Amino acid sequence: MSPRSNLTKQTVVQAAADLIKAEGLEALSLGHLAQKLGIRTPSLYNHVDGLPGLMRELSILNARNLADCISEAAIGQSGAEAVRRIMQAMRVYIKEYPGLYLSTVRASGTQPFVDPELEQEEARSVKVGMVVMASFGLEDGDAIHALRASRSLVHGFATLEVSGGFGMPLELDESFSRLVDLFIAGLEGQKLNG
Amino acid sequence: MSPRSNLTKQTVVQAAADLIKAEGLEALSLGHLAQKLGIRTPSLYNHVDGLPGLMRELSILNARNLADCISEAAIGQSGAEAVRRIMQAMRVYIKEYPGLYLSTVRASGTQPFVDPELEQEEARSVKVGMVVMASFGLEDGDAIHALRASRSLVHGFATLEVSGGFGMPLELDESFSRLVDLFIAGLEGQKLNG
DNA sequence: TTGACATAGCTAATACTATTAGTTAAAATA
DNA sequence: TATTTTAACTAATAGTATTAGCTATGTCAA
Repeated sequence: MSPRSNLTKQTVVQAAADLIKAEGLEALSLGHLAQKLGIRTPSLYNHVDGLPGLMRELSILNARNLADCISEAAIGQSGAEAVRRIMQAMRVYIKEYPGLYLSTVRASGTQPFVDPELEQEEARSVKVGMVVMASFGLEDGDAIHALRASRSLVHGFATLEVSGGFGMPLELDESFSRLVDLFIAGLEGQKLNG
Repeated sequence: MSPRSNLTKQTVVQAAADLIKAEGLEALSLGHLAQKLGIRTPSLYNHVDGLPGLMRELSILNARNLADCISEAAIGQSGAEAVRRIMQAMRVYIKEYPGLYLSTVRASGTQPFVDPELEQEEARSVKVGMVVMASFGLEDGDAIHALRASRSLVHGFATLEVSGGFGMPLELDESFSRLVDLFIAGLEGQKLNG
């Protein structure tokens, strides 16, 4: 299908993700990436649509990995324990791939356009979340609000954590654990009220 | 004190913040900033220490503005109402200055160094937070964990909000309001248990 | 008032970005 | 075997940040 090529879009995007993981988001440039792949910079344009296209692909990769991570954490779990495991899994994921995860935050703010492929991967996570909320006794609007809350909570804690936002890194596990427990207790209360 | 100069470090940094607010974080470059100030690019180096230095100053400005914002919101308030007002004020601030606020997230992750001036401004916010938590009946460790939780919560929700992280922008005020209420209810419960 | 000094802003130059245009050669296919 | 496709290339351009060194102006002391 292609002359002289072991390279595919996936290879290139994964190499970019590896570069970010190894050397940080700041170290990502087309020149650096091309060097890692053993080709010249302009050749990258045969696989991705420039730097914006690469960032877009990275967002999709991140969303897919995150969805996989969430799905796996939810296997065989329901209710409070499912919520607990998913939130912990998300935090671990963000701490393991901080550059890749953070690259998606500013990117989406820039583009007002909706990427169908990105949306599809994100929908996978939402679907799992909605099922878990249902197992918790929450439906429709209540479930959506609860899902947004849980996402805000993990996203906020983990991004502050990896960007050094908390002054001292003391007892961060305890802080997170309390936060999750507080959230779950809140959901329990909501269930009783409904 | 200085020849031919109306410009000071504060002027330059504020101009950068204005530029970010008007045209977005991506539009910030030394060339663009110099143009806005009516000088040539290299002249900026007389006021800030290159782009990294400018970003550092922006972080400090953001921390100061945020601390002012939080302090003002807390005036004459205590307990649950203080928490509610501060969290709302933080969300409003982040939505009003998303570029400036987000610029500080990735920056701090890059630098493992602690900036004393930045730390001082952040300490102002923490101090207000600790006083509020005390008025809530929380001290020491409990207060710190609660403070981290509230910060994660607002930071997470607001950054997802401004970067388009929530699929549809429907009923975001309701989502936030529920989240804050859930958090406050959790604190109340903690108070009863202690 | 005058001279020395300090320095904000300047020009020039360099290295590193991303990106486009056009060429070449290798693989796939007819 | 001839044709087509296309990945990777070279060359060139525009936009980054940054440094070195110069100039002219304001400040301050004699």
